[in-house]
Amino acid sequence: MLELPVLGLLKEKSMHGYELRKQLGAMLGPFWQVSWGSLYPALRRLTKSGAIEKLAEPTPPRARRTRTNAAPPRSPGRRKTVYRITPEGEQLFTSLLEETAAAVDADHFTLKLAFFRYLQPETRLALLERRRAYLQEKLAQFKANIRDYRERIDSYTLSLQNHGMAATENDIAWIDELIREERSLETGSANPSGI
Amino acid sequence: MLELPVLGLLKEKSMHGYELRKQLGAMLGPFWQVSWGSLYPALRRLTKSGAIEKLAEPTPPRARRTRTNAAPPRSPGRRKTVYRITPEGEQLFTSLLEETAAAVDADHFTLKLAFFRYLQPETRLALLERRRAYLQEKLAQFKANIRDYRERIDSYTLSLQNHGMAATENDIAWIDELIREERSLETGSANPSGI
DNA sequence: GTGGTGATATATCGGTTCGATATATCCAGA
DNA sequence: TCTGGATATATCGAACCGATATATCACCAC
Repeated sequence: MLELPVLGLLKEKSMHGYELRKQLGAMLGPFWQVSWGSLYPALRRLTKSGAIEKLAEPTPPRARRTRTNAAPPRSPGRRKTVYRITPEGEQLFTSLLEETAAAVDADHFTLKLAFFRYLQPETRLALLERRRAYLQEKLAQFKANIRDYRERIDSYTLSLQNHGMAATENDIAWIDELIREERSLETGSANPSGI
Repeated sequence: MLELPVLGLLKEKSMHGYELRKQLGAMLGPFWQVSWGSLYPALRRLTKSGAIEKLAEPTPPRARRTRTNAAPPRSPGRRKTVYRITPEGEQLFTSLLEETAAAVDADHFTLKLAFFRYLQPETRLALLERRRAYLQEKLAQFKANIRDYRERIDSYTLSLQNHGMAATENDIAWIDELIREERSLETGSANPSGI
């Protein structure tokens, strides 16, 4: 899942893993910190698929190899491995970002929103509408759920459900705001003064 | 992580996995559906540790075993395996529920809240306060984050951060409400008319 | 300089979880 | 009777998390 944001960050500037993690943390907020166990495998996958490539890393100080022994298994330690996005990676980034099909849950939507500036306004609107429909669906499920179980659940669980509903309504209101801004941008530039 | 809610549900009524999943879904809301790949391993773990036990299941219609071949590897299919909580399980449930130490993130807190009725009022308050402090901390991180990165991030990412902050503030307000209700219950019963 | 401390940086491990899929049974109704 | 859909258990591979190991560097005290 980190494929998209990693490509998006490397698009702007080549970086090594550690910095990538810091930037991701800053982008996604304090609730969503990326773990090493997800970041480094993601970098491996992207490297293997050719979407990113390692830049020349400063040769490790020790362990210069002789002619007999092959390259030793890389040990950890502080040596920067800077990654750069490739043209294939740029293409992958775009296709990942543009697919309106899947990726409608909070995490995927958040990741896409962080790179909305790379999208056409109409694609942005399509993604926002899709997200809105998804949230509305969840809202209906909340209501059905509460309706069906109201008598059987205790007050704490009920409060949980109501808070979940309220939070979802807030999310929808936020999406609506984004949609409104998007539309005003659209008509404001492409079709000024509404004629 | 499913240990707590599984025990909590089985405490009320013995059930098989499928029904357990339905009940969990109803309890936790439409955003949090439990996957088979997490539920069945959790049931295995709990069974192995002695916290729950399988009740006599109706013998599978086919495949009655002869004296020579051992029990065949259980194949899937529709046969109910009803689980019942054991005294050890009851104890585990209580200790999992009462530990105020870890489990301060949204998921763990949610799971505990769903079984708050089994806790003493003062333990409930302690958990609520802890959750509140955690959210407040996150809020501070949001602010620091925005302060440090405001110039470098685009408007979509900024909106994301602001929405995250607002949502966190809403969560805090909700917790405050729960705390208020808890206190009023406390003083209302244990110390009536505030003397 | 030399030693210690904390931030930087990469890497891996075991356990857990997810998503999809396979298998099998029951039941309602065409 | 046949068939589709709900019920029910189970497993697989990939991905992910949290913790930990390893190593280097910058800095400051002494």
